[in-house]
Amino acid sequence: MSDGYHHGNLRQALIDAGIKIINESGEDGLSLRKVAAACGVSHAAPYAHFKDKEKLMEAIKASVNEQFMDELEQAVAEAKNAEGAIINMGRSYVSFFVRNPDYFRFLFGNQNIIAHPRPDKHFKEDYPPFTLLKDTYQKYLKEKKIKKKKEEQELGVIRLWSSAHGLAAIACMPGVETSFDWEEKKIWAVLLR
Amino acid sequence: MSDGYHHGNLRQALIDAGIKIINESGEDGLSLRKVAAACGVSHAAPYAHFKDKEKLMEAIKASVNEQFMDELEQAVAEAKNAEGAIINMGRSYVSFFVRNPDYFRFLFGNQNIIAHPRPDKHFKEDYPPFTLLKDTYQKYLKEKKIKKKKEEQELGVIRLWSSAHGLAAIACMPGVETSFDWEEKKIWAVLLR
DNA sequence: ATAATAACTTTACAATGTAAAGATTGAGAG
DNA sequence: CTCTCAATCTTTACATTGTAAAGTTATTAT
Repeated sequence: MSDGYHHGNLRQALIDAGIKIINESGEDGLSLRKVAAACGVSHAAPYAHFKDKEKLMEAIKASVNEQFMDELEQAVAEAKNAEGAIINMGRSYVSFFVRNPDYFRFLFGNQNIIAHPRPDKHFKEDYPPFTLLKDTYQKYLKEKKIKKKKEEQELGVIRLWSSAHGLAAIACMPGVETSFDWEEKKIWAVLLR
Repeated sequence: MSDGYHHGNLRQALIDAGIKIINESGEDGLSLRKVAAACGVSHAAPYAHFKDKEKLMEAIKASVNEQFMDELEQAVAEAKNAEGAIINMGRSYVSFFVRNPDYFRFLFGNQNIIAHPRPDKHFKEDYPPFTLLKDTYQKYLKEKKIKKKKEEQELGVIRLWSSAHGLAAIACMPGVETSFDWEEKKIWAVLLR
């Protein structure tokens, strides 16, 4: 199975090895050849499964994004109501990347800012975590019986999202230390009006 | 002067060439050798001025950061009062990176998230744009005669900053299109309570 | 069983960062 | 003015990387 010419499931093994390398030495430590070596195959073997390095990266990013999405969904599930869900999401957003700062740089760092390629689609329609926030926000508005124009709603979601994203970006910068707790509930509550 | 062995001012020429390349083909198109070639010198010449590629990158980032800081300062200068200054800063923050999306990825993309190395210092004390916002926010509080505890003040600044940063991050993602105007005044006004 | 195809290896090459050693120039000391 | 020297730049060399091409092996279909 895993000896000789046919690896068994090289595709997944490459993705897993890639994630491991990123955890250990960041995206810089990740090369096609190292990933291949970590799987015990020759440096050209990945080309049977991925067109080029970029495609492998995308697969790895998709995998990390799934893990990210899982945590957000859990954060929503653990909340009693929609308001709590939003606050939990924000805290999870920051927490996830504070725990895995390399992931933040990997997902949002370079050219392929979002893992899933969607050059011709709207960001807001296509990125699952954003959709989750959008839906949760709608529930929150209904829950609190708040009426908003469509534009105002969109603005509200973007404000929440960008705050979470911006906080995460700052919180997982190397060398950042503040007396402030990035998961503090207050910071999220304010954003809900 | 610029012919033969002594270039004249290679150090600055390398930085300028680096910025130009980033504008044309992003950070990926930037290699030490290309920068050197653009200056008409051999590929090893930069090592007389920069210890390694990373040091050159830092110099380029510092230069871009100065340009960024200039725009922010101008935004503040053009405002009538502190409240307007904060809103102008936010709009400028997003606007600058929407106009130069490659700069965003370059400055905040990879490992050296902030150009100036400051591994052992607090982010909030060290990054000039942040300091500018902090000071302007203090003026705003005085202007409006709002009393806040130290912690609350810090929270307010971080909220403003992370919103601007997060909005910029989203706005300059490739493929992002929303009906929303990223510089809309409303989005900033809300963050001021 | 044989042919076709997918998965992998080997070999090769161009681009890159960097080290080491040599060449050239300008500036200051005598 | 000449000599020396240090700064600047070139040349050469090498390891790492992404990728292409051709060959090898194992699986699958007929």
